[in-house]
Amino acid sequence: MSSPRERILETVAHLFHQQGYNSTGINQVIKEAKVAKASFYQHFKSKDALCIDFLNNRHELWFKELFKFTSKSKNSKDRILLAFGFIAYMNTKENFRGCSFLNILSEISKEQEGILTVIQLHKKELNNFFQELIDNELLATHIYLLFESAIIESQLFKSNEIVYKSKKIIQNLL
Amino acid sequence: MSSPRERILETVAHLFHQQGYNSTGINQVIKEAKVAKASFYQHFKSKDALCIDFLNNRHELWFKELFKFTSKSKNSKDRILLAFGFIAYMNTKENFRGCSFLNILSEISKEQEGILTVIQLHKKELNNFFQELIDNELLATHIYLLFESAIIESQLFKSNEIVYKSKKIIQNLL
DNA sequence: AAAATAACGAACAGACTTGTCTGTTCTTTA
DNA sequence: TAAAGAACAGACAAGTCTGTTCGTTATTTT
Repeated sequence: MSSPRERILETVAHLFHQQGYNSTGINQVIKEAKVAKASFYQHFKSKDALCIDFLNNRHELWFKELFKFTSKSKNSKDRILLAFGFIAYMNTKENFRGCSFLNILSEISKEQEGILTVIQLHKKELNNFFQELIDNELLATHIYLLFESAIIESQLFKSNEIVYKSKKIIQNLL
Repeated sequence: MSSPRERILETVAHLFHQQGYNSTGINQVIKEAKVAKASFYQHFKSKDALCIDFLNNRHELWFKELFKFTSKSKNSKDRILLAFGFIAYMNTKENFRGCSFLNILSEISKEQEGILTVIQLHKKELNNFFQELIDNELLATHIYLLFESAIIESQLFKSNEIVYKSKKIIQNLL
């Protein structure tokens, strides 16, 4: 079996995303991860510290999957459209829970600066992803913004319909 | 002085938006509203019921302000651009806390269906706002999506920069 | 003015929160 | 084989949460 630290991170990968950050207590985490509380606090100095590790983890995994998903084509335009297919894929895979980063953004206060920074970094890199595919700063940002709203609107209406509509919009744009 | 019910709704109008729903406790609400807890539960059967009343309240107020803000012009294109100016105006007025509806969407669970319904209604009406300004279903949805992401991205980066960028994007679109 | 209603403060219930601490058991390294 | 390190279970602290129930005081309405 994996180490306590790994078990905790695997557990919160699921719980934080599905239930939200504030709605997931430490007690539930350690129970499902089968880790003693003392062990938990040996590996993470606080719940917020765990949150940062969780987000960094998800950041890497998410982009790895995005790259895998979009490299089915070599064409830039198709890669962009595949990125939107990735949203639909993740939505059905993860029950339309949307973006962990944006969800946690809604939950944190001004004091939780460390968490905010990780979220900003993630989204900057996502913007960068589109900038590297499109040789037009404003158009790339445009696509990025549509990408963001496609995630949120499908979370709101628990349907991939708006994702396909976004794809259509972008096909007309490119 | 206003009635307990009004005082509670005025208080949460501020607290729910600034601190978030789950981070705002009933005790803080009744303390700041100067209302006894027993009185609170005479007017609202639960915190979730209060949340629904809060959202309905905000929905009306928000649209009233949006209409006021956008009716400075009679021209449809200018009204759309003014709507984006409204985002910037609200951001500075409300400390870049974003959209209460989307923030609460991130906080609720599957069981809180009543709340979800109010959020969906609000966004459907926002989409409708653009549909009535633009005689092109897909383009109106396009603008709506950019509107949504403009709110979120400015909340994320605590800046109106992206709002102005969105305005520029839309000027090219219309 | 009397009766009914509404709001008050405050205590209480019971479950939850994060984080600390104690002491035991297991596993690895020397 | 002995010692060190890691993980264990679980109690505890101090505070939070939502919601209920007191008995008392104001404010209406009849």
